[in-house]
Amino acid sequence: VGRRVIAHVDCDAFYASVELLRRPELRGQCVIVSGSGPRAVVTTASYEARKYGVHSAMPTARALRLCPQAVLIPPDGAAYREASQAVWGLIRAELGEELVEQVGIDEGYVDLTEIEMPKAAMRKLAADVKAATGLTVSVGIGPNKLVAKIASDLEKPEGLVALSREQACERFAASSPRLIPGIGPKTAERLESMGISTLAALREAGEGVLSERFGANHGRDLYRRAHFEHDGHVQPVRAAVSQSSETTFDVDVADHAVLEEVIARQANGLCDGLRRKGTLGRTIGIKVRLADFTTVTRARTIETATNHPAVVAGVACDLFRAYDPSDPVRLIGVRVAAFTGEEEEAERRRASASRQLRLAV
DNA sequence: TCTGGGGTCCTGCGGCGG
DNA sequence: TCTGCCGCCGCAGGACCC
Repeated sequence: VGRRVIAHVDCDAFYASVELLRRPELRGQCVIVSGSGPRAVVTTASYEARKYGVHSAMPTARALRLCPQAVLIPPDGAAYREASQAVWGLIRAELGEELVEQVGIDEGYVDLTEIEMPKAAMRKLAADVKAATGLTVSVGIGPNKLVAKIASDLEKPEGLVALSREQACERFAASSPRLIPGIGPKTAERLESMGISTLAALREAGEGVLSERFGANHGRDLYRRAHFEHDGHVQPVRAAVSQSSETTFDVDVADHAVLEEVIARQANGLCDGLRRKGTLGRTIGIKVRLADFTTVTRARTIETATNHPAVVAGVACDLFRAYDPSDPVRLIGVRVAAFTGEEEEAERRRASASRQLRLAV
């Protein structure tokens, strides 16, 4: 396990930036990409809007109170996927697809270990992406994914920051543990209750104490992350694990017949996607969120993988009837997982059939 | 003022088969 | 034949990320 050089590439305010390409007259204004319903939240805010305290995941109603002059743009997933392909296609072409791992629509990692003058290479890459697509990226370079990711965030937009592990330790000693990806609100709160509110304190806590409180795996992970150690490698191809479709209603819905119609519609859309990819799933699940925000999931694994809308909708409605919530429903969703390809599934069925035969004999 | 939609991964538990 | 152990799978929930 030699020394590695990893870059994290992150598109700046991605959805908002894609919208500005189509509507350059909005440049310099507060732009918020978001649905417009009463329960919508902000997907992306332009840097101008962020100055007013608007950020992703904030309820749109609140964002508009903070920044009433903002222009609201409804999300256009197809446009963002297309822009993402342009950016990441170029990055793969320039650096070699075996060195690039895309995670999510607008970011990814590059293994620069074997590349000479990594910083210069990434400076060129950022310029090429901007020239070809009009979109800007920020880049972080470090000895592992964790440091690279934090570095890419430091000088957004259009940043390019290289950091060693030691520099990261020193620079962020007084920072909140929340700086570290993977330490979210719950973990931060637990740490706070232990008197740990900085990364230096997290390091000083020691692995033993953390493992006691968080379990061996999570504890060790927290301790290592506090030292900016991370051994995850760049994985060029990552197969999808599940696909889902969910809807939050503007007003909670109590009528189960209506909910089953929505389930059927979601199953249709999901199966369209699965068929385009030639994928089948064996596990079908539902998600139900009630008015008080309690969220329940139910799942069933069926004998034969499927991408038939009637089968998916049938199982999903079955699960819903078994759950039979008496309270109004805020969100309903359908999920398909445990994927196999079409030919794999045929093989699985042959194996299963011969097992049955042996048992029968 | 409430809290989207798309995901991933982990944990704990219970059933089951060898 | 019974029992215990172990590993795997499926399920539910939770935390987290963009």
